[in-house]
Amino acid sequence: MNLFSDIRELVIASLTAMASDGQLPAGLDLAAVAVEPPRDAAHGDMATNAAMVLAKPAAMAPRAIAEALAARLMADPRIAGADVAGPGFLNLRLNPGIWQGLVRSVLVQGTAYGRSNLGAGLKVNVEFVSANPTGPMHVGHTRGAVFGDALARLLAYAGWNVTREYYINDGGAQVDVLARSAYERYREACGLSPEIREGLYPGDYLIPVGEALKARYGTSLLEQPESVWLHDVRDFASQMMMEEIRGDLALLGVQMDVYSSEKALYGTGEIEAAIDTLRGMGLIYEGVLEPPKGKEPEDWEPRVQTLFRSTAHGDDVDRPVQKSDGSWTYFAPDIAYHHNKVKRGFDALIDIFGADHGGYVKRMKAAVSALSGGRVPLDIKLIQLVKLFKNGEPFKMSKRAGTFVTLRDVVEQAGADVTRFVMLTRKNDAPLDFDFDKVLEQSKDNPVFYVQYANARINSVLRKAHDAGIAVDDATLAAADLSGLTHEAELKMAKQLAEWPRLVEIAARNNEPHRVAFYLYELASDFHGLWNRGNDDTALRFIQEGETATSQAKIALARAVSVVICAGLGILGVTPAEEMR
RNA sequence: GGCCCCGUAGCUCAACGGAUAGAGCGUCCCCCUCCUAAGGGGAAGGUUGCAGGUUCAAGUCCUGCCGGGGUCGCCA
Repeated sequence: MNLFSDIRELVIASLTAMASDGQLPAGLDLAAVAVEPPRDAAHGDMATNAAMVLAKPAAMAPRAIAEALAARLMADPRIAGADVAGPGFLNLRLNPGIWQGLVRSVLVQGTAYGRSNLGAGLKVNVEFVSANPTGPMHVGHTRGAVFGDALARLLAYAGWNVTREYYINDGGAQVDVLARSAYERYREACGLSPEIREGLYPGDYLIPVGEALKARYGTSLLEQPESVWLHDVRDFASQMMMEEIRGDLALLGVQMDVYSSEKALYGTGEIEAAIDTLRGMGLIYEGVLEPPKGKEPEDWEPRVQTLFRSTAHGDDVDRPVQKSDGSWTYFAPDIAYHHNKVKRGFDALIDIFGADHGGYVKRMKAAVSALSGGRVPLDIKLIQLVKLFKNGEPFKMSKRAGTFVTLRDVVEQAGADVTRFVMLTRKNDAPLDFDFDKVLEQSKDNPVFYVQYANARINSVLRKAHDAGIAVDDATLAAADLSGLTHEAELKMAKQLAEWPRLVEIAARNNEPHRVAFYLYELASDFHGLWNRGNDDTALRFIQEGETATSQAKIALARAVSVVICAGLGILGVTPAEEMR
């Protein structure tokens, strides 16, 4: 149930009727007609821009359209008022019974209230995290993981068929470095002193890998040349790192549906096939790239490389897929990987990258555009940096990794729920400050607490009512007589609930889960306001002594707020708090 | 130099192309014999970096500047 789309349908139907009655020209495009909440509640409950949008194509005065439309709309029992205002807005007031019905509807549908069919069951692939299997996840990965998971939940809620996917970058030189680093830890486990040379990974997290290698191979790898052990140690270590990463993700409550391996693409012909497909389109050629303008590297030498004509699909320069020695660049297997996703039948692809991969966006979009014939859209969300603070001071220490703060450090200190919520209180492309003290603070400048507190208060009311002998189960509340919910403050609360389904669609359309977090903050704010009005005006308290039916109506409203908070927190992957003590 | 992101109140940030640009913090005033005051109400605070353009309507879209960050062929 989405009141805004219901009323928009009514507006569209009325406009269509006006066209067939000759009040409007036939064949007008109504796509731009919107029904939205007005900025100022004094204007009414909803506003439509229909008259302004149609004035020019209809060659009519906006007021004339608006007035005729108003007359039509007034015939509908849901509409209590329709006034032309401003430059041609039509402000609508709805029958109060609508809001009471909305509260009932929330209770009947539970957290499914707000679900949408916007996605129409289309298959979307959300690729996120995709951290190299060379160590534990750090803070930057954490934000990407939370964002990707929340986006996946949001899209599922809005009607998409979602696959969460992790692309394991285990095909490049970095896993060889991992193997060499692990080998030194293996030597250490064998009683020798490790040589952590420049360029190797120094973190303590490889010590258990070295020990595991010793348990598996004994001392048989000692004194062997790298060519003998590299392959096995690489596989062994990267598998252990992936186990570690899966564990880290589990700490956050993130579950992937599919893990795809870069390495597995090699030797299968998939990379060659993807490049050949592009070649067949005339998009692969041998050429020499221009040096970057204005900042030519010292050692720049023109060299012939195999290039992808990404400029044919919106990129600024063509991009190499092969190094001069003939081996693939990172881009080549990534093309094959995205080709694979297209071939698996996804209707849309979403990649979540770190902001340092911004330069990679256009070429990846170009590749997908070419390989899918423009059929499959690829949206790439760049996740900006997280700056850590403690007591307002920058915070950099890590217990385990030495050089970076791990996901585990963050979750152990802040908890998964707080970490997730806070990471979603900024747009993905804005930097985020994460202060370990602030996020655990119990006050209203901490949005996590503020939202949880609202829900805890509602649960407190439910407990008290139950203790007072008032039935407050959802079925009873949904069947209660809600006609007493007429106070302006109560209706305002209900109106905020009405925006939830609309908010879900906006957030899903833009791939912006942070909107859910902001909405929940506003919803909580309205609830705290209503709660406090009960301090001054006892008629606004949820529990009315000795008046079971009245209490149930008011508690139904509170419970509906809780339902929507739970639905929203569910999208963020945060557990609702029953109480705050 | 090219490309990408950002620029909104003193600070941190919102705003699906819609009306008088909103919150929190900080400052000032006020509200607990009463469901959790861990909260709420009010005041003050703005030329949305600058200049053009498109539009009935621009913080939002386009162009050009300014400032900050990122990135730019054998790293992934």
